Amino acid sequence: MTQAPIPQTTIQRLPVYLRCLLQAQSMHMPVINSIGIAEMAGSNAAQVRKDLSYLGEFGIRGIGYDVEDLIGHVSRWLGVSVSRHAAIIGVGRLGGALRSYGGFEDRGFRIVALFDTDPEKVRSDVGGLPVDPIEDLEEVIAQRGVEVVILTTPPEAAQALLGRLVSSGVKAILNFAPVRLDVPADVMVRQVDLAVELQVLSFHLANRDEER
Amino acid sequence: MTQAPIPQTTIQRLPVYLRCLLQAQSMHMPVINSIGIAEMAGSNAAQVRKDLSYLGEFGIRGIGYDVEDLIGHVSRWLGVSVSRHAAIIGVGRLGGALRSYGGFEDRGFRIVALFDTDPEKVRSDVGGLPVDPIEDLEEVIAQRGVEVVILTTPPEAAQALLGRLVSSGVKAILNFAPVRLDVPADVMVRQVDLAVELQVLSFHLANRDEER
DNA sequence: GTATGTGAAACGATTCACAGCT
DNA sequence: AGCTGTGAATCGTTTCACATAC
Repeated sequence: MTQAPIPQTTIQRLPVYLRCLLQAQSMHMPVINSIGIAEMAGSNAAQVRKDLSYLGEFGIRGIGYDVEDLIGHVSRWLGVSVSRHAAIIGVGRLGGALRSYGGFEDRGFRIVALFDTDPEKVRSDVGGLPVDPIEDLEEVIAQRGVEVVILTTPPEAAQALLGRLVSSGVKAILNFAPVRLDVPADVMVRQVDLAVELQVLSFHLANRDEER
Repeated sequence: MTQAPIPQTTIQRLPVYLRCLLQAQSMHMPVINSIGIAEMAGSNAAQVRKDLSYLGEFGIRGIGYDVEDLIGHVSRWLGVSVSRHAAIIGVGRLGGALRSYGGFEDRGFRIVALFDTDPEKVRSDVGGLPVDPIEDLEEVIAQRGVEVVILTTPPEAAQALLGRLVSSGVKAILNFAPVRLDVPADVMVRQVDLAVELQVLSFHLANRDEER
């Protein structure tokens, strides 16, 4: 059934399935079944089938899923069948690393703009992409069709810029600054906090014994 | 009650609460209530109280929580009251950026080793920390008491190194490589896949209308 | 009066198990 | 025979609402 609300958890697994399917494709597998996807994705077969069933009925009973076909469907649902334009705000070390990280272009995103407040950084970057001053934010976002913003500024700057991003019509933000950004309901923020991830690991180290 | 299994979801929120508490402390607030924590953390009061109640009874009814005191308790549960030693494997752009990211030292982690396969990179790094060759992995991990490994290598290298890490006694891995690492039950992996995060955002852009 | 701590209710996600299709 | 698609059962998490303590 196409008309059903797709669980948040399913949405988060779809990109993983897509990566596995692309890998299967590169291995020239014409067909894959739910067990195969589950093994590659570190999930289980029932979960994979249920997740995919939210998108539609793409499988062939007794056989499995056509790899090529399923890649098309999942990509379309994820909105990455055409490349989306992204901007990085904050060209420090992390921002710079992300800019030259090849993994985005392959997976549906093109970095089309870089911003920084530091006037010294406002110059041509390694990848031939100029670093624009933060003053030009609205203009550049509109001109280059930026849909997703990757924030790698210090926390205060992230908070301060938020209003301008929202009124520029940006609806998707990937935030690396360790602050909660509160945004209107139609804007989505995904938070990546590396210290949080490490602390979760640390919790398990600290409580290994008591766990069962 | 101290003797209860702490939900996974609670564990993931504790680091966020800790960050908020530290911020409250830096603002010289002696006491904070669950509503205050919830607002800073982007959660809700009932959730905060339930989460904290898994760790013990730290609040004062009618008043709230002593900030200093609660920081101590949460830090202890997270195992970050003493600094933990971490290593970064793969000193490419991302690894390099993480190495110089100040946010770790403040929040309970010290980077004590860097590794790379590239013999050209095996030299002294910006922070005065030498890049060790991957051959010395086991030795350096043991000598410097590395508990957490941050993997920023290409996917194939991550998979290949896993066995050596596990047999070196590493029990916590933060993996940036877009592969599922499968590890023994007593080893914990946290996966950070930036393309996955972007694709989740993209899903919402693509399905904004149908969502409710 | 005010805010915590917590059973109980409501909600959402996962797993089970099998009918239905190839 | 084999594997998908899916209701139903199970499990875990969140939210509610209030007794309890200050």
